[in-house]
Amino acid sequence: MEKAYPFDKIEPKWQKHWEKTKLFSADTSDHKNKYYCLMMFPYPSAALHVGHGRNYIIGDVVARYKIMKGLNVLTPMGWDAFGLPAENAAIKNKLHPKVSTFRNIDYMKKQLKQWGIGYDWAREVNSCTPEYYKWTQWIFLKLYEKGLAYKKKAAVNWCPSCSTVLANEQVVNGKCERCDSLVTQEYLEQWFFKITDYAERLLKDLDKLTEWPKRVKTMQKNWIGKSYGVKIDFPIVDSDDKLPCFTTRVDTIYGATYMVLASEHPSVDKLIDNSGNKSEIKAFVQKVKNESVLQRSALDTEKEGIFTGRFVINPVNGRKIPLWISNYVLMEYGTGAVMAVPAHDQRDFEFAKKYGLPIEVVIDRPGDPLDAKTMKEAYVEDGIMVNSEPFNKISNVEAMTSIAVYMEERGIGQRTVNFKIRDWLISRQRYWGAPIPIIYCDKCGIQPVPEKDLPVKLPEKVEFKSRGVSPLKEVDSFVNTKCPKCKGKATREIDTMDTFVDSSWYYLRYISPKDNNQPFDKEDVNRWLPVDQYIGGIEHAILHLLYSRFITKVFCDLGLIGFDEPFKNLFTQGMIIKDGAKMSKSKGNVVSPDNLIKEYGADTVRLYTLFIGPPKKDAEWSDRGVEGAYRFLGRVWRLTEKVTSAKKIEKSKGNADLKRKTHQTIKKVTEDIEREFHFNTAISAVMELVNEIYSALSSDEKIDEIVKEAVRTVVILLSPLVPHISEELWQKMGNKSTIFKSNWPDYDKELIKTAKITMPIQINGKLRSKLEVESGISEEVLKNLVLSDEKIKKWIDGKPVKKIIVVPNRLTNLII
RNA sequence: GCGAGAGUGGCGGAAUUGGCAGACGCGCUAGCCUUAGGAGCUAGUGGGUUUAUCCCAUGGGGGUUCGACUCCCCCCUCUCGCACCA
Repeated sequence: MEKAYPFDKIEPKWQKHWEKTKLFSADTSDHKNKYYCLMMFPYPSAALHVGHGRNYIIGDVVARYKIMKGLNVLTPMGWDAFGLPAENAAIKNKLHPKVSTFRNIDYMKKQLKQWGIGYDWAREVNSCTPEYYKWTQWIFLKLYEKGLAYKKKAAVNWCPSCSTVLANEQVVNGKCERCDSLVTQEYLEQWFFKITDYAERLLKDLDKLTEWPKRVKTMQKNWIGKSYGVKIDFPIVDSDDKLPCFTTRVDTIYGATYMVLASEHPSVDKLIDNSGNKSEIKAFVQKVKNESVLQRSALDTEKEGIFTGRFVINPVNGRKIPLWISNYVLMEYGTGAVMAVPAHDQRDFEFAKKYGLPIEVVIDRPGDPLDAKTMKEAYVEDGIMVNSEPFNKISNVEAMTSIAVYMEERGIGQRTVNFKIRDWLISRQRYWGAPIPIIYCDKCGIQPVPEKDLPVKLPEKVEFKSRGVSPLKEVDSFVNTKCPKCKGKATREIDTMDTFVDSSWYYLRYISPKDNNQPFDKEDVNRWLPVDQYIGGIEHAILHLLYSRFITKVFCDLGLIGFDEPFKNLFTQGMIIKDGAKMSKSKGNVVSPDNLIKEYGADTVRLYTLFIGPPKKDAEWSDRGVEGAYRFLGRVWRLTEKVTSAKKIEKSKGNADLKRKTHQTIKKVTEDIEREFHFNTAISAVMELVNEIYSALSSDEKIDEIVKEAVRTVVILLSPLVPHISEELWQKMGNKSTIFKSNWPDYDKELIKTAKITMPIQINGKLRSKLEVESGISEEVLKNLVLSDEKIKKWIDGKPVKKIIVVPNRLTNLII
């Protein structure tokens, strides 16, 4: 196919030019007009596909646009290079993760450059290098010093046949993805970061994030899950002990007909000690424990339970209620014990129905009383208190406070706040991660690695097997060390850190990526952060963004930085869908940019990616659509050639409409970019302008100066989106320096106004006529005009006009 | 199951604050040009019919309003996240 324009020549040329002239190099010591544009750094999987590309293209457009606006832009890139896939590949292909990771990085870097995405590569960071993970380990030590890193037992997915720990992803339908055996739970001592200490602040400070998408904030809020409720102590029958439980619905307490414990509840063993069917209960508890971590937290599994033989006393009415154990109560939330109110909680209702437990209504539906015998589902709405003496006949909302106060007065309950968020488990029984800098000494106990001994280097000679707790366990030279305190024999922690730890602080490292004495330069970081624009996928709405916020707050408290929120503006782009599914290698529906770039050029791929739809929404990729983008760039190329090769530029002879359109387009494109990056509509506006320029071209060799100006505007407006062709055309138009150092154009407010507008006239909300009227016409004049319009007269047909609604410069509606 | 989103022509999408539904592009149709082509240019293109500023139409059903793709309620379908994929 013949090329519409020589993209294969111009694209490498300009990419080299930008690199040579250091267009994207920021001087972080100069923070005047600073703009920190950050894209989520990728995991180096095999290669980038066009779905990944969307993220980086959007970021590149923003960076270029801001450069043109005269800002001092910092736009760095790096690699989130530790992680499971590389280790899996090592087991399968006997290829060291370091080798495959670096090979992938090389390839992806080449792809990014081919896409024409500009970065300050001098600041590149890579989380799997000792120069980087030294500081990840340093962060662990800081949190440990502060008491924010601690150890406790926690469940992992365990494959009994491989004797190995599995990630949730490796568990398929409760079975090991490798050997298909049933996955169980195993309890291991693991490291946690105490994010719960920051729950309140992480929640409250969401209000500060005014430039974050609401949906991300809502998701984080729900994840943190603050709830107000009452902690109630239920005395155990035939015992001096009490079972504390937490409820957000204390108004329903009179309807508690049984109580349920999580199977891992610490009191279970003691409670069932004298029980007649002790072995049966134990078997049940074991069965629940054996379900994988995944199954347990996915609550769509069938609710199951067993009676313990014990009873507790409902402290408000002294009623004796049975105590059950079930898989639907989680130890992690609240106290691991719930008072069950089947009439007013759907899960309790289903459980009660299944095991024949009593259902008692204590909140009645106003106007349509409930009957426990015939209820089909729990009544969870508000209503009037019944069967709850002395709180009957008041609203349940009111009762919530009254009952809580009543219980506090009698010392049987206490109002408390509860959070759903759990501490961050950072231990991974893996090789390809940053080693946790901890040493165990028989004499001195847990000892942090002294700062001067960092980094704790990951040994390179390791055997990768699908069996075993962790590959590091078998590397004697790694495991055996000296206690930093007593210098005696000691062993190293063999767990590595969750990769989310690596990615929770990388945006700070970009500021001083080569510094060997500190993780970052405090002064420069305080000048350059918070990040002005963070761009990434919606799939990171909760975990990565929450962890980064947490680490930032910890650093702020430690006095390491002077701000407590890392990202000022957040933009989450939608996914690229192909054949109805998210583009991914495993689904086999990836579209590689490499061939497309070869065939159409990077600018076409960029333009199509931006044109496909509003970037915050998911979009369906179509190979056909790429051709449309290519065709358009060809049109722009030929148009510019026509103008630059014109024999004569002449004074305008009445192209006022084109001039207005040009300025309207500047306004539209600028506003669309500023308004949540609506590049798709910005592009269509430029397309409209190009169409109008074509219509305005005269057939002779002369070019109107307004046409010339319009073409120049087209090239500038397109430049952040399709930088290579724009630079080339800009040069052809006689400009000496880069288009990105020219100013983004302004529009003339007076010029964009139109003298006449077409006013739609409706009758009873239906379009019946249109009138050409002066812009800013008075209502009186307009009404007269409307009423004397022939078509309108016909529709009114003598009927009385009840009302005329005039929306100035928009429309007129007659009610008859 | 819980939490968060989305649903508009044959397709991707537009409608920014409740005010002309379908901009722009793809595809399709017809024509022009031609060195006969996967190029370029021009025009048309939601559906219906009684072909006229007519009727219907934004997942389905109801509601609010002079007016609803937009706001409210119910339902359906799809997508994402759910703490060890990153």
